[in-house]
Amino acid sequence: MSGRGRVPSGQPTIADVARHAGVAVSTVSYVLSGKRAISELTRNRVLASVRLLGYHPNAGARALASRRANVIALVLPLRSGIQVPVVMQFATAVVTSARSHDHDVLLLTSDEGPQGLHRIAAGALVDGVLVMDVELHDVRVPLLRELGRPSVLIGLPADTDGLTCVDLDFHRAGQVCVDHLAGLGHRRVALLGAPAAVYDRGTGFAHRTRAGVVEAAARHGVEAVTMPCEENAAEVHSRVVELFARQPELSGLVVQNEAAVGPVQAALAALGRRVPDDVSVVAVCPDQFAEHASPRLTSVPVPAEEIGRQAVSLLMRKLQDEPTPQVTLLEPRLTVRDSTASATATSAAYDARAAAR
Amino acid sequence: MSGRGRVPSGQPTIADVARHAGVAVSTVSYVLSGKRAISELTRNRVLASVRLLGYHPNAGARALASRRANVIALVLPLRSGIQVPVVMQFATAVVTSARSHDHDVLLLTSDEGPQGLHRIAAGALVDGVLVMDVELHDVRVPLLRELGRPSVLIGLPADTDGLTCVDLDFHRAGQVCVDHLAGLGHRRVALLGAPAAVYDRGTGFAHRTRAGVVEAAARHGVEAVTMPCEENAAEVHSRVVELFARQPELSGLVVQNEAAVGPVQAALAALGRRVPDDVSVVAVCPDQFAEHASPRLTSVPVPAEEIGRQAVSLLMRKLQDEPTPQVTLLEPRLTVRDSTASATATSAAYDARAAAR
DNA sequence: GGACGCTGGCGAAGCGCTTCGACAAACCGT
DNA sequence: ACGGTTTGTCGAAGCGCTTCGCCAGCGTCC
Repeated sequence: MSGRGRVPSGQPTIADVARHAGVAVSTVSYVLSGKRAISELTRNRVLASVRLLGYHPNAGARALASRRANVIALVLPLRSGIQVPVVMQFATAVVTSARSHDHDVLLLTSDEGPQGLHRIAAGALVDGVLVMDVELHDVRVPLLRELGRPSVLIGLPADTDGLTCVDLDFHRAGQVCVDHLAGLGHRRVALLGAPAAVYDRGTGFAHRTRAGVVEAAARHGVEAVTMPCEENAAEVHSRVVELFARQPELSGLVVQNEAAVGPVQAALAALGRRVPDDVSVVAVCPDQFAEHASPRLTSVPVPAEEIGRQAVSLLMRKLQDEPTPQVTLLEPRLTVRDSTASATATSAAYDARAAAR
Repeated sequence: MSGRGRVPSGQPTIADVARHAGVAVSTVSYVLSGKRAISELTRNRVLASVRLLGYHPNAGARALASRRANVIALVLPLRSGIQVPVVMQFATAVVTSARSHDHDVLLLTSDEGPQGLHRIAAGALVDGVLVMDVELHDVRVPLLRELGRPSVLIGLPADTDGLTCVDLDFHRAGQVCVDHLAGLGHRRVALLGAPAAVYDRGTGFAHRTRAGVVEAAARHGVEAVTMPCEENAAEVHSRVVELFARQPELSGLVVQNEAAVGPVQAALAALGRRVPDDVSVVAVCPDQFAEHASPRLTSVPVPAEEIGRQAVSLLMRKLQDEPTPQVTLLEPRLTVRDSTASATATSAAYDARAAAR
């Protein structure tokens, strides 16, 4: 009789489809995967049955048989102090483009650490791994090298050997900001950067931006001071004060800290420095922030979407054993808005007003 | 010879472990799952082999055989205009607590829509679904009801019949804010709420907070005006101006819009209204924001972590066919910081200064 | 007109795991 | 001393899918 029968799952299986269409199971499989030629006639019969029965292949079975889960892991830095909106944009872009490659996304947090990566990869839950917020000397990098699964890093570790990395070219971004300011005639500029912890942690983008700023400043013969900056209003205020104490004639400011953008504007206002009349501000931050500020900020946006897409597409390529470049750096573009102005036209504005008081 | 052999995967299988430990495959399985009694001796031998070989069960095979993927789906609202940091906190909490229940998290975006939910569920990729940012009349709700997989909603739709929902009690939160202000003697208060689009969309928390504010104000005999508010600085500023135009003696402000918190403070400062001397401000926002503002804000935090944990734990309970309450509302707690003060002590401060000018 | 190559389709062998029933062996009460 | 439990282990049957090898039927080419 029934013997040891288990309860059927309820969902139609490929066998149901095959029976309904009057073909073999393998035929259904080939219709669905397109891996062998199937006559128009048969294909249509099968597809009709699929639709009629509402068939969806069982992911586990498929993964088991094909040795591909069609899932990629996304390791997000869910620690605090991180630029949350950018991360979110990444995540969205990654999910969306993974779907367009017929893959789903498994979310991992950094704090499960290497353990998690190993578990996931060894258990064949995912075919590949996307790691965000990579540090210069990231503990996960050696692990990724010997993981036995393709991986793509978002961010640049010190040693990219044997890896695939994507990121905005933050070095160029720093340069571009200073180029813009210098082009407007500003001779004293400053970088208000990420929180000190981010530099200490050895996060690549912060260091690279700073280097770019410093280098471009030197090239233009412009004085540059750089300073880390925490993300609360009070701290931002005192940093700005400190900046002007160290460099009273400062007229160009690069801000790379989206959380600080608002407070910086408030602090400048409080100090009686008008933007862009007295000081020009360039931000490295998502466009959304730059647009919503007032005045709207000249900015170099972090193209989170595009980086996410690139990362996924590189990973897909690796999944098919195609070769990929070791490092992909996206060219930054600077969008001019209302927070930067020529220095010559207004250079003495603040001093004049100050003297008048 | 080799016949039709495929390449072995490289990873050790349960059979390798069994062989190495000198037991049957099923014994290894029972050791690992704990579903049958196994002698201390055998268990240890097996576990030793597991560690030695670095065995990790194959997720696909496990899912296929056990009909449980040990994965839950998290549907995030990755559209814009959403309170990003809160979402992120949710996600973290969900991932972390899912892991503590031995589950992983698959990330879905709302914009794949009902399609995505269906695909995931029908394909047995996930055992259950967590949906965030549920609207009052959410299109996904009917789908969830007939999905055939357990689900938990974060947020409250209009009709919760047959569902399991968790959320902060925003109605109470609104009340609590007004209670606090009224207790301090403020007689005219205002709610600066979410962007108009959020109300229009029928998002529960916005409406519920407003209702709570209005109700508590009525109870206290306090005048209340409520106003939606976009998230950019300029808009916030004009809203604040408008507020004081409509209600010149306004002395208590409830802000439910984390992105507006900073700008609100800036706007008040710009208008010469000091916090808390002239106007008390209560925010409904993550603690982190409230702490970083200056002055630090009295606030009702959205306990994203706890909601996330609760949601996961409810889902786990459903996965085991245990009954769950239809609606779980978390009690808001108000944290008093530096942005609220007694109205009586300072009520006329602003007017006095204004008159003096 | 027989050897040949294509096309389109079928059958069956797994993929690695869980779980059910069977069954020795050890333990119990009487 | 003997039936009845309990405890610990094993073997084997799938879970639903992919993929390999095979073959029937047909048109082709000397």
